[in-house]
Amino acid sequence: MTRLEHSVGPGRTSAEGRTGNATEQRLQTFHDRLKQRGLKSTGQRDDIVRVFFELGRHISAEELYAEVRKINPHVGYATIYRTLRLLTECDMASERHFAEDQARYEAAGKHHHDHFICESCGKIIEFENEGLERIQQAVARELGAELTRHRLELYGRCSDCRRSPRQ
Amino acid sequence: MTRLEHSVGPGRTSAEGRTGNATEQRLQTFHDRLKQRGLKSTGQRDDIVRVFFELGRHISAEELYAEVRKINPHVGYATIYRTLRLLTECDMASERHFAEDQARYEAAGKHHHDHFICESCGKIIEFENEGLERIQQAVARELGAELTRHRLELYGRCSDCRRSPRQ
DNA sequence: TTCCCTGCAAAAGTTTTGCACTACT
DNA sequence: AGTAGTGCAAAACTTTTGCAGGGAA
Repeated sequence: MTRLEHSVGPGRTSAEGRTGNATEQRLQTFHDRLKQRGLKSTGQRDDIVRVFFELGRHISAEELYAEVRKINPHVGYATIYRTLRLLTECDMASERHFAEDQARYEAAGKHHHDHFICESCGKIIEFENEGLERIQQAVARELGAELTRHRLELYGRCSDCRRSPRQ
Repeated sequence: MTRLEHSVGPGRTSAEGRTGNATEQRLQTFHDRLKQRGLKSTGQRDDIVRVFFELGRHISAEELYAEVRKINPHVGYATIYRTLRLLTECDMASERHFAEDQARYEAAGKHHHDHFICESCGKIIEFENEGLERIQQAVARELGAELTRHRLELYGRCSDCRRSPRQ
């Protein structure tokens, strides 16, 4: 019933080495969408986008900046923010505000999912549950409202943290 | 099945006139909890807390500051934030981050509820649905996780806005 | 050649903090 | 009297913007 999709620590770093095929494909999509809008592809944008998609999910601008600087120390903070906004406008990323003050960005995937956030280790688990979606639609119907999107976050202790005694 | 609780515009202002009994009762509770912690009651805190509970829900620090200044122009921004934090620590308010960057605070109520936010007029509707709660517990169980809290926000067009053609 | 893009630094917006003074208890 | 609270201003932090120079198309 509930489909588990990923299980990734928020600070996970895996950008060393080659960029995967999936990343190059998404980069191509990004180039296409830029061209559609009469915008340009640049080295900085490519670097940022590659790192963003390679790194995994739920990254903050600060983390992305630090990672991008490792491979291109010339890139400025403003370009990080501008590129993240561009990715969001191209529907290739989405901005999330979890509990903290700063925003996190996540690569836009195929299908919708929600998040479980472990309050102990910070791990973020994505899941999908049809029953939840159905009931939300029912709630909207009862309110006479039209639903365009939603946000659901579950907080608690993940199975790993429940097993280990401390931290 | 779904219980509707309130329907309040986010910028609603109803602080003129007397403070209600419910407010005075909550103020008393606040005093008690302060005393428990060895903290003091002050005129500024009382003013802020009264306005907060009278005003209704989902207020930002900025709005609260403006409202409090109307009845006590001496109060500073810092005291607003410090008192909101105090209310939160006393479990009498909770901090929410909706779509925007700034936080909104809401009076802590008896029972749990979630929010529908109209993207057209900004209205916030609170609702409660048992089925949703049940499925969330089921999801957590499947993950082997322990659920401590959750956040669910539905976004869309409310019934009023669907009826009226523009805005 | 034309604009878009970039980096830097400064600005903007929200929230926190240091400090001298005030006022609860 | 003693200690926590307050206002102010400055700091901290995240995100945005202005501008002069650089680069993609």
